[in-house]
Amino acid sequence: MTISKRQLEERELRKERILTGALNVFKKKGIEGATMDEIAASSGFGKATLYYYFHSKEEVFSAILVNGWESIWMSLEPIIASEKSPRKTFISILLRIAENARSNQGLYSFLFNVPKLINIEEQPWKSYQNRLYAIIQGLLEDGVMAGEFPPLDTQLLFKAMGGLFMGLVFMGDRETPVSEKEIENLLNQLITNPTQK
Amino acid sequence: MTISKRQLEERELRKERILTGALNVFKKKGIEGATMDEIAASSGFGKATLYYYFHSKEEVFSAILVNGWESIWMSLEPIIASEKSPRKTFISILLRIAENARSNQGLYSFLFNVPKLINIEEQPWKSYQNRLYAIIQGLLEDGVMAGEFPPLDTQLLFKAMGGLFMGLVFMGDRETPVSEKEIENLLNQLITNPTQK
DNA sequence: CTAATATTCGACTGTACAGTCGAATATTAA
DNA sequence: TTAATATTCGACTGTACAGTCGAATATTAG
Repeated sequence: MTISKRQLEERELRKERILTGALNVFKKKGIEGATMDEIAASSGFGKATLYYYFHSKEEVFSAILVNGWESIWMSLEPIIASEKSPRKTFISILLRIAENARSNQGLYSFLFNVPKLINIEEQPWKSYQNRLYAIIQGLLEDGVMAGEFPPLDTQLLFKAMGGLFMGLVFMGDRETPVSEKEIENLLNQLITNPTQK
Repeated sequence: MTISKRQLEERELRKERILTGALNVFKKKGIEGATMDEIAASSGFGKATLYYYFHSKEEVFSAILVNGWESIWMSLEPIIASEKSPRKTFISILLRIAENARSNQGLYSFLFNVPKLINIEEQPWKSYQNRLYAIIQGLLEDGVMAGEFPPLDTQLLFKAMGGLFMGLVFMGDRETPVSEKEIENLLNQLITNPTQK
């Protein structure tokens, strides 16, 4: 009378189904505009069933983010582990995120834009985000020290690069997404390597 | 029995009062989180009075944006009119916006972040925004042509600069706002003038 | 003063929506 | 098979909130 492995897996699958439906509704209506009834319809379950799998709308929402950040993290880990120069690692990270973002537009713009919309403290996904930001900050610091980036305040550089990247990847028309090649060019043009001058 | 000038002015003042109150609530609670009851309380009127001056919450909201964009526009017009080089004009515009933003944090982050939160077509303030964006885009084009900016796709450059700027001015802790000096430095470092090389 | 008009308001109404309930069905273990 | 457990659901409940109503008060013009 224990729960079989298959049962657990199917449960996870159903959860995924709900999350996918939810993400679609969030994309279309925004977070506040999305209703549990719609999410239910969009994922093919009755509303009460959603509450069988998740305690609240908040939890659905949070699960999307945790999943998303976990997957970002997994895709970045090898890049971070490979001990290249700060500059190369930095650019690789941005490119990888951009690549992910392009193949999964909805999820990624959700992941990166949500912090502005929500401000409930201590979300579990926050720690992933912080870890990523800390690493990037660290790369910038090391890079400036090694003379691979222009000698600027890294806090500033971080904000600037963060904004720039968001702008490139998430701003404007979805029809003409920015290619990795373009991002790479731009970064190399803008963040000129001082030692190469 | 006509409406006296003073009466009209006082009406405007009361509208301002309401708008200020509303902005404070929006800042604290976000747009969706703000209620008309709170806005009423925060501006010192009864709720029904708000509806004497504005038709809907939407209209209050919209009035803030129109006011805001009008004031941005007025502060930028002289800069645009003074026929300096594209590069100088571009940087002056950014600096002016940053300056405004710092002296009126709440309003400006509202102005620039709202487009992400709302998507009702044909808002009157949209035309201001578009005009500004068109001008910046034009400056970038002229600047690239004149060799004052690195030779990059201006669409890209626009997105990148837009994002970068947003990042600098609006991201992160409010305690340590970025100074104009810093922004200027950064822009000059990053968007290296090719002809100066 | 009086009457017209402008302003103010709290109480009320209607609606949208998160979350619950209790019952129905499906699945599993014995 | 039976009984326990897992899953599903639409109808219902409670609440929060935008917007309205009608009456009260204040201001102005004559």
